[in-house]
Amino acid sequence: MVGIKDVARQAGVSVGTVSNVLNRPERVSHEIRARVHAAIDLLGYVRSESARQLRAGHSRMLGLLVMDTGNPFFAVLAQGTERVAAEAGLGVMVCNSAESAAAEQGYLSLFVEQRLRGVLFAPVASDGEPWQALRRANIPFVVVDRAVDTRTACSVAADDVLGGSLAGRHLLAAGHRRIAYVHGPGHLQQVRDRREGLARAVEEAGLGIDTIVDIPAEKLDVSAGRDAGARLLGLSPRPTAVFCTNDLLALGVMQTTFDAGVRVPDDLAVIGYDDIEFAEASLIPLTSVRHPAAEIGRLAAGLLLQEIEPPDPERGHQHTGIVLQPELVVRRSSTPQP
Amino acid sequence: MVGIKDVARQAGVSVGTVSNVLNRPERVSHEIRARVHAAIDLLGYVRSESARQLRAGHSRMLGLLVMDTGNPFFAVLAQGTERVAAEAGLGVMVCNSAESAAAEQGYLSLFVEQRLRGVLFAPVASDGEPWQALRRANIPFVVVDRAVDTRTACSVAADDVLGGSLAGRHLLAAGHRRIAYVHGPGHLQQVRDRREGLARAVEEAGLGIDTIVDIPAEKLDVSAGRDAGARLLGLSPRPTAVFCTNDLLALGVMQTTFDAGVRVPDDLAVIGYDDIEFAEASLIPLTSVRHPAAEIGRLAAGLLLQEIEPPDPERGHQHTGIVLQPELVVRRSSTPQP
DNA sequence: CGGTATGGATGAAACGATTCACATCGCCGT
DNA sequence: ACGGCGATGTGAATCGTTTCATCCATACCG
Repeated sequence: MVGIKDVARQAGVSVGTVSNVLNRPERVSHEIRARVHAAIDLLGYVRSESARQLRAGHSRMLGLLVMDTGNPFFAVLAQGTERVAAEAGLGVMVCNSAESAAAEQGYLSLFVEQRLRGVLFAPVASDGEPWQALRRANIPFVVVDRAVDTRTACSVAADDVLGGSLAGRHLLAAGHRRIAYVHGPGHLQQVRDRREGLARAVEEAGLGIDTIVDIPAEKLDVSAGRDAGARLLGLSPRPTAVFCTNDLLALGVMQTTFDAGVRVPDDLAVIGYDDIEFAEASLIPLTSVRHPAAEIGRLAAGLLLQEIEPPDPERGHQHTGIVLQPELVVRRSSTPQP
Repeated sequence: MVGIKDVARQAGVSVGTVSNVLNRPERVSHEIRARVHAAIDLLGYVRSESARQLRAGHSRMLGLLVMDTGNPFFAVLAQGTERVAAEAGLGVMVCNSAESAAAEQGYLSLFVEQRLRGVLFAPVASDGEPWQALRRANIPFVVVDRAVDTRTACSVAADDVLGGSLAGRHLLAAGHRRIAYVHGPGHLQQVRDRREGLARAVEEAGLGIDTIVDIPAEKLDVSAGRDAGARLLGLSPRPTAVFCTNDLLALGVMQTTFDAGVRVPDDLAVIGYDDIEFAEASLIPLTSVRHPAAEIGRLAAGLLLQEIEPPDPERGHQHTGIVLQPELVVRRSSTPQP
């Protein structure tokens, strides 16, 4: 494999000069610059990132650790961070913890071994300090899709409790008095917060807590939603509305109930969460709480870049917690036609 | 940052021994092994991947370059390769060429700079040799989701022409005589092959080529599908069936037409391609040609691993081209209820 | 003409691991 | 007692960059 030394020999200059041509071209005379570039083209030389990293002490990559790469919500979030990172000349390595705390730790150690420049991650576990490995290694990180104490770290999240309330108020205002909450694993903060919001809305309305019927689902995907939908159909009295922890569940629920001849929204109003593209694309467009994925990704990447190199070096870095406001997007699945 | 030297000093051994503990523990006595591990824990030592890479000459990562990370088809494919790679102790770096040949080249050079161990990629451009950079750098690669000459490289693809034919025959057997083909950008091989299959089915049936009505779409996503659906509605006479290059387009088409009161499948039969999860999850489940994403991902990763280290070193490596058979998955969107 | 900036180029040290030729030691068989 | 052997440990060389102290002309100033 051809290295910088070969280029130097070919161009008849020293290795230091070649390095300068690559990194600080303005310091090198035109003529030599041309000679070096010619040599590079001739030999097909490509810089070795690993050697650069070794010298620099860290790589030129960010890590992004999400809970489900199959969920379009995270795909969009990833695209947001990728764009910002690319502008700063950084690459992004996206990994899938698949909602497993063990996998999460595995990837975090991988990130440390790789000496990533920074990490964005959506923690699975709700307790403990999953980011300890990063802390020890002095790798800047931003918590994504979950708010944490600003003494701990930067974070970018949306207000899930508010989101739950928006959904709840909407359903209650439409007269629903028996609302199912289809939810994923309870160890996820999001799952609990959204329920909490729903409960508050119920309380605001002066209704009893038994207005809410919990329907647990194994995972946060469509097939778990279908399953939950089947269980919902068996309930009696049947809820007249259902709020789901995310859109994938909602799409699954809607499909099962639709199949069974239940009319949506007339017999059953359905609300999802995240507002992924497929929510809008459903034949009965799904009412959803918009969770600004791309923006979370962009802002988080921005905070991370700031933490990596503070614009105002003397003041150092101050952790920031950004909380975005979710927004209810009302569509057909929750609003009977006149 | 603590390095192997610090560990060696702390444990009172040489650096070589620490390296042995890490890489060939069986060569080291129990006692020393324990001392070294104690030192590692005490100091919080973490191996530097970049240093290992520099020495080894290549990284322990594979690259996966796909055309749209937002398309669940590729998300599933990626999960397939990730599993196989993980078993071999390799990580995967997933990148998004976004159907742009320029971005594709950009990522390929990135891969070369990183000295990735191997690369899987779904080429955007249909002509030329997009993999030249990899060739020059001697990085093994497998072409994914597109068949190429086995003298050139390994590849894993599905037979898109056959897939198109399956869709076509299905529609023709149901009596459709005017079939729209909603397709993405024509520079993609898949787009052309699937149409070719449809055309063959039409020919087999002894019908004229004007049985097919082309409806171009800008991209291969839902919103382009909606747009195409609107144009389809304006056609007269209106096709009675529509075949789409992928499921995202089909979902978009189906939504627009459904909205306009066109009954699917009675007034308009719809077939997609890929059979992503959302095809099955649609309220009117979408008939689709199953494109085995996970399997493509797994097999391609397998071939790549073989190319990286041939099981039978004396025989060297022989490029292999795997072509999988697609399968028609008939659902409600193409079959009127009795 | 001596002194001194200045712009360009140099080459050695350092980054942190792996590897390999070599050293050491105890033990066995003759 | 000695050569040989296996098991264990050592430390220097190496990978390909970047960086920095240094050096060399050349031009400029007084």
